[in-house]
Formats: sequence, structure tokens, C-alpha cells
Amino acid sequence: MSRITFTLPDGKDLELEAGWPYGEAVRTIGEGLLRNAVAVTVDGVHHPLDEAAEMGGEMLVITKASEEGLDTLRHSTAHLLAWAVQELFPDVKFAFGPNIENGFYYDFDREEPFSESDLERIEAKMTELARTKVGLTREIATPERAKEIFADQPYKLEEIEALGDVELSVYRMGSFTDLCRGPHVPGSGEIKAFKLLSVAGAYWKGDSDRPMLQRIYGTSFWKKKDLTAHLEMLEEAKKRDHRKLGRELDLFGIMEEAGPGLSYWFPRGDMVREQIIEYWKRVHRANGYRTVTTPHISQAALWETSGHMEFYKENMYVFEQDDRPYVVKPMNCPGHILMYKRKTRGYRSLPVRYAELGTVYRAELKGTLHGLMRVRGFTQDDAHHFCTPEQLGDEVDLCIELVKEIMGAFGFDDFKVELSVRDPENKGKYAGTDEEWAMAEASLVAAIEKHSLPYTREEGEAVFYGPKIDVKLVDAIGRTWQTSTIQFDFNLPRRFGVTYTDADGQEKYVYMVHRAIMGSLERFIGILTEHFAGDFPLWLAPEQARVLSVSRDQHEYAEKVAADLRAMGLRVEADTRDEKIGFKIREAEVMHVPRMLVVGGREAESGEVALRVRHEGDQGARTVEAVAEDLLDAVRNRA
RNA sequence: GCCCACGUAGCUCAGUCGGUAGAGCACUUGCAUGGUAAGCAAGCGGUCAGCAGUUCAAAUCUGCUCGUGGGCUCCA
Repeated sequence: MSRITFTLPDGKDLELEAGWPYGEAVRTIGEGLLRNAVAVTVDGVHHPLDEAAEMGGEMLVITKASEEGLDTLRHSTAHLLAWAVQELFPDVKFAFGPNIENGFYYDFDREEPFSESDLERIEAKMTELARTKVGLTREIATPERAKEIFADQPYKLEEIEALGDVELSVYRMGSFTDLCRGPHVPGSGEIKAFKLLSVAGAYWKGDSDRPMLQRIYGTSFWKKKDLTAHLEMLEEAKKRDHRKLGRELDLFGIMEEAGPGLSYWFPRGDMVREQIIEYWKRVHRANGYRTVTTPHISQAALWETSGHMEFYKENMYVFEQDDRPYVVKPMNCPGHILMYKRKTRGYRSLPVRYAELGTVYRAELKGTLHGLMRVRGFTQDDAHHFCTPEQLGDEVDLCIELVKEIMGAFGFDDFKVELSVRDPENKGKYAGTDEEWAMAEASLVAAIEKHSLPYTREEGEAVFYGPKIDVKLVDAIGRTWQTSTIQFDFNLPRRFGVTYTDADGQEKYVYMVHRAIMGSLERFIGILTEHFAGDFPLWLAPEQARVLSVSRDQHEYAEKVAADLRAMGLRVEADTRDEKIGFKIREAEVMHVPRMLVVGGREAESGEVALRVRHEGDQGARTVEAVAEDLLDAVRNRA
């Protein structure tokens, strides 16, 4: 018997008798590790633990505790789902079933749509099949052999064809066989805590010209406890849904009569919006930006120059005036460029930074609209930096600084950064020179690293006109939202001839940076609503305090207290209806008013208020001055 | 745009087998002036999203349209 050698990540070598299962190699490292092992990878190829090892190589053990381990479980659960579907609906054709961020899905081709009750049946069948505790075994197949196995599975055959003449791997779990790279858990017995969540349509390979399949989504965990926690998070997200809170708290909404994707801001919501705008403008002016305003419509000629009429037309609202085509602006950049170009610019006057809360309209596909998160009319917190190559680093640095400062003001301090660069294989489809791309990328990396933000590099994810950084934030219940973006543009300066005169007297193209921090104001307020669950901090709350009179005799005093507080710049209303105090408190609580100032006979007498804090309850009597000071303090500290 | 589901009063929802609609809250009015999350009573309010069809009869069945939701796709 020959022996084979595995190299472990720590550099140590491990020997194994050829033909023994990989699990034995893992056992040599440790019994405990074997118990927690899911599968192994040798030279990047996945193998089940009970598979006979034939060749040595670099070995990695996938454990349950790792992210990859959980991904593996979810992928295996997708197979279990497919197996259950195969048992219940033998005529179904199978497409793909990968793990995804919080779970997994599997795409099926079936005439009849799956119903909610089908999901219950499938889930019950999955539980039954998982309990058979069969192993998940791997088999190597040539394309010819794979075509035999999947003779009646057109999607698998298409995939085998696409993969070409390579060694394929096939996984079997009970009577279900799938073309799959793996890895998988050792057996169905590992799959215990899972739940099917929804059915939706999905195109084969995401291509709208290909057949529409039925996608079943689900999630899976090692422990019941973790599944329960995840399902509770989903429940919590439902409770925080900004569409629901927007209606309940009388903040914003979409009017059916007016059309889809168009948001309306009611008095309370508009107040929140105004606080954000005021803060945003203050911060920008303090950081060397000049705020500007550009019109909502302009002649289409402007968008011919920018290239939008050619490449973005289906997303634009185009109409006619004076026999000329006009466009409702989908972006603010051309407007800012015109402003930059209104005078000649020398290198001494750069950088120029124009910022605008510019409302833009885009004809998004109807099916993609979603509350405030995806609308057709929205306000970008847009800015454009025009600078020299030497200034690039500082400009990007400023952008990141502002992202941290502004997001920090709203309580977000956990970010995920993605750097999107060119597809190195396909440089031809991008604007700009190699030199420009290299310099832009270097300045982005330098800025990210200076702020020691962890980031991922996404090859080929850059837009054609330049590399970019996208920042995602993590909210109160752990969800991530993409908000900020910092993008270079090597395209528009050339199209519009945006230049400056350098020290050497030469006219050169400016470097142009687009950036948005909140992204869309509407969407950002939607995110904030969900993040705070409707409990906006005092500086944002539409109504910071409500004075509640206990009985008729204090109505006048209540109005006076409210008026005094308003005079100090606070947002305060008085509830002087002839209702019981319990009723008024309930209404104020339901509307998420952070402070309630109860005034009865005693308080009217002493010139005080009884302070009630939302979520904390009755705090006892306070002077009006003390309450005012406390409120003003909270607003100043943006608490 | 595509697949699936849904659309009943301002809101949340009930409505059986097809027999032209109900509740709670909200609103209006009256009584009650009550001390920390819903006082009592009466009243008003619906072309059952819209249009067409089947039927003696449609909220209910069918088709189309609009809107909403879960996704796909798009985000030059």
C-alpha cells in the first residue's frame, strides 16, 4: 500500500494510507476536529469525509463553526429540498440550487406553480427524508457518464455541455442525484433545523430571454436555536417595515392615484426629512462643498452629449416642448458639469466641489419598485469633485471621512466596503486610460486603508466609466444596506470637454468624482425608519414632545407650556382634547412621541410638568426649564 | 417587463355553497372632566380596485386593466 501526503494550512504534513477515507486524516489531527468537520478540500477540490483518498495535496478541513461550514449545510439542505420535490412531484426538472447569503434556494421547472400548501408538504417530506440519515456521496463522472445520469434533465445537460470536457462531480443523497461541485455535509442526518420561506419566479440563469422557473427559498442552521433566532429576526424586520411604519406614524406613503414609485411626504415625515437636509447641508459647507441647485428638466441635447440619450433612454422621461425633446433629469452630473464649465478653470482653483440634494426621476421597471427603497422619483445627496490628479487622494479621503461622519451621526458605525475594479480580461469596454485607472484605484485603496476599513476587491464589478467604492452599513438588526458610493468618471469629462489649465499652461481633463453618502434621501429615511423601528432620536423626531392636560382646567396651561417650548426651537404639540389622560398617553405612545409632558392640577399649580419618557415611563415632576434643557441638550448631541 | 400571490370603510380584518355587505379602531354628535397605554352611547362612512363576460342573480366564477407584495431582471 502506498502512502499519500497532505499539507495542512499551518505547513505541517500529514500522511495517510492511500484508499483510506479523508475522515481518517482529519481524525489524525484530532477527534474533536473530526466531530466538527463537514468535508475537506484538497487542492481546492471538495471531498466527503468518507470518500477514499487517492491523492495528496493541500488539505483544508471545513468545520461546522466556519462560514463555509454553514454554507455547506445550506447547500446540502437545497439538495434535500430537491429530493423532497422529486419524491412529491416526479415530473419536475431541476435547475440550480445554491446556498445564498442567509439560506439557500432551488430552481425548478414545473408546469403547475407551487402553492403555500405545497411548501408545507415539501417541508414535511424533507423532515421525513432527513431522518432516513442517508449519506451524501460523491462520484466522479466524465461528461459522457454525466449525460447518461442526467438524460432526462435538460438543465443539467445544458450545464454539462457548458462545462465542456472536464471531470465532473455528482452527489447522491438517497434517490436524488445532482450535478454538483460540493462540498456537502456527510449525510442527511446533519440537516435538522431548516425552514422553507417563499416561492418566487426566477429566470434560468437570470436571463429574461430564458424560461421562467420556480424558485423555492429556505434557510437552514446547525441548531434549532439559531433557526428560531433567524426567524425571529425576520419577524422583527416585518414589524419594522418602513411601509407599515410610514403609514402608522403618518410619515410618508405612495399614492395609488398618483402612480407607482412616487413618494409623498406628509407633515411628520417631511419634518424628519428637513432635519436631515439641514444637517447634511451644514456638514457639507463645513467641509469645503458649495451647494447648488439645478433644474428638473433640460433639453435632450444635454443628454445627447452625456450619452444618456443613447444608452439610458429607456430609463428616462422624455417629452416635447417647442418642438424639441426635453428630459426629466435622471442624474445631476451634467448640470454640475455645466456649472463647472461656465468659467475657465486653472489648477489653483481646484478642487471644485458641488453638492446638491437633487431630485431625479428614473423610469425603473414596475416590478422592481418597493416602498421607498426602490422608487421612480428620488433625491440624491449628490456631489461632484473636479480636481487634478495630484488631488485625487485627498478628495477620496474627504469622501470617506464624510461617510463616517454622516453615517455616525445616525448611529451607524459598522461598514462593509467594496472596491469595484475593471475586468482585467476585457479592458476594451471601459473609458479612460490604463494610467488613469491605476491612479484612481490606488487613491481609492489608499483612502480605504488610511481609515482602516476592511474591504473586498470585486474584479469586473466597476462601471464602464471608472472604478468605485461602495459602502454598506449594518443596521440595528444586522441587515446590510448599500448606501454610499464613490465613483471615478473618465467618461463625462471627455464628452463635455471638462478641463483646467495646469501649471505648465496645458489644458488638461479634470478628474471627476461622483459621490453620494445617503444615496437616496427617500430610501435612507426608509432605512432609518426600520433601523430605529420608528423611534427616531430626538434630533430627528417629528414631534419631540407632547403636552397632555389631565382635565379641562389645565388646557390653557398645557397650551402655554407647549408654546414656551416651541419658542425655544423645540417641536412640541399640546393635546387639550376632553379625553382621559390614559387615552392621550396611549395615542402619544402609538405615534412614538419620545417625551410626554403630563400636566394636571398639581403641575399647573407648581408651574411644572410630569415627565413621561417613551419606553421608560413616568419620571415624576420637573420644571419646564429642566425638561427644555434636557431636550435641547439631546438635540445638540444628536441623541 | 416576466412568474406567483393578493386587492372588501381612512386603518386592521370577517364575509359559508353565487342570493346586491359586517366588526373593531378612526371620524361626527351627545354624556362624562377623568392622574400615566383604549370612558359610555348614538350616528356617518363601501359602485367590494376598475372594466367586460357567464348567470334569473357576482364581493364570490372567467377574462382583461390598474395597484400592492415576494422574487427574477435592470441599475448606461
